[in-house]
Amino acid sequence: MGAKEKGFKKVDGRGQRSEESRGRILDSATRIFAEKGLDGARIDEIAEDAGINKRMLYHYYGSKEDLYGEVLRFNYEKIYTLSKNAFILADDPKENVTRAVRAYFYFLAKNEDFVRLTSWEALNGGRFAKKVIPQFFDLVELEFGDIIKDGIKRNFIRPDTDIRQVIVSVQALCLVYFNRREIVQPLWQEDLLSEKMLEVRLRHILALIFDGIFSHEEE
Amino acid sequence: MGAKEKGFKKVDGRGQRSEESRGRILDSATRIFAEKGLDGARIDEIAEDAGINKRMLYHYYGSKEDLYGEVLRFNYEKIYTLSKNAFILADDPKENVTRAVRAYFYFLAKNEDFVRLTSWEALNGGRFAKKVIPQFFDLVELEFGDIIKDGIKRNFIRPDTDIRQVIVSVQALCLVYFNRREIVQPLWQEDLLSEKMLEVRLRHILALIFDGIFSHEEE
DNA sequence: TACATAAGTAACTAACTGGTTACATACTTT
DNA sequence: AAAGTATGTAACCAGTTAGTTACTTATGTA
Repeated sequence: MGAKEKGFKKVDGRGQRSEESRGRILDSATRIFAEKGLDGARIDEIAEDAGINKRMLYHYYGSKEDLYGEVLRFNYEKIYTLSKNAFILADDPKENVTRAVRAYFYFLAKNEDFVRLTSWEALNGGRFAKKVIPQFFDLVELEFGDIIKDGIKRNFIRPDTDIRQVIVSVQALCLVYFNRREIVQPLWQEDLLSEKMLEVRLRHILALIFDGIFSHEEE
Repeated sequence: MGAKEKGFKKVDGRGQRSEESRGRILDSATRIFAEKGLDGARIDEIAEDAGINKRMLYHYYGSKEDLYGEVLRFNYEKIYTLSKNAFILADDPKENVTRAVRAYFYFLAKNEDFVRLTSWEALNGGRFAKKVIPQFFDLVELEFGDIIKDGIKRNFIRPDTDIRQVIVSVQALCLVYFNRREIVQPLWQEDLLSEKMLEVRLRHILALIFDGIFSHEEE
């Protein structure tokens, strides 16, 4: 028997093509579900965009809703990875908050699909997200909460800070900038997604947060 | 020729029933479009909910999209009225900001349909809102901007404040609380819409804004 | 009463859409 | 080569949905 593995997962020509097809479907579905939502998206459009037959799409993913669920899981995994890497408890609380907010903000900036998917989900009452991704859902919030708690313990953040409110506010300040971008854009001159404007927005957010929750004793 | 007006708009039995039917359709459409979005809503469901025949719905509103447009106009008019009444330039800048933010926040709290309609619209890139309501769209923002400008003029608000950023942030801090309520709710114990929790949230928002943009000279 | 018009109903249609089936073609293993 | 399986295609189906039509019933006016 040759050097190749055999058995469960084949890595031969067919298997590769299969994996590639699954991946292409997921990419197309992410884009189209993000753009049009669960109701607005059309399976035929996703299949055509992925360059694959509808028969195969159903073969791999079962149903429209199941595919939508996979798209959610796939995209929530991204932010889960992010939070694992960027939500670190180092020594300087201000640095901790800055790093976490910056990472979250730029993640959203670079993942418009994620922003839109979560927005559709919010309007759906998180129906599908709750089913498919029970674990990722609040993990980001918990980890960020730890950063705030640590800041309080070290007397850098006001002890009366309502952590849950702060978490919602950070989410709000980051999300809405991208969420309502298309509505805000025509009223502004600059491109809201340019590096300069992104940095302006981020600094504004950080200033708002810090002067709101940080103790001013040391100033 | 009796005392009654005659001609263009009759106010007789038929006309009244007509107006009432139009109103009922608009109410039902508001509720159902808000709940399910343009794609998710069904004309048949709206007609049935309004207790009216589909034929009449098309008679009054022409098409699904036109009805959706009317729903948007109808609901944006509400917030336009609000901004006219609550965005006042009185003497105390802190009071001005507080009054405006409080009015906006409680308007959202009491008009969940409005929150959801604008959220669907944001995901649609404001396509329909732009067509139907060119005037209301940024009016609220402009009037709030004047309040901030006045505060700067009177040295209560930092002169380097980026007004547009603040407006986006205020919107964000108010909107997201309601927008993501269904996702946040299961993680919290209290009812997010209880009077107590609404007040907690509002105070948090005001604290964040003030300590972020107000000059601290006077303290 | 006769007439015009507004308000209403139910059945229908043409297009769409999620999902399926019957059938064909590769490729791997034995 | 034979057999089995993964991959692919196109036509099809049943249910849904926005929008229409032919027809009926009220109501105010002359």
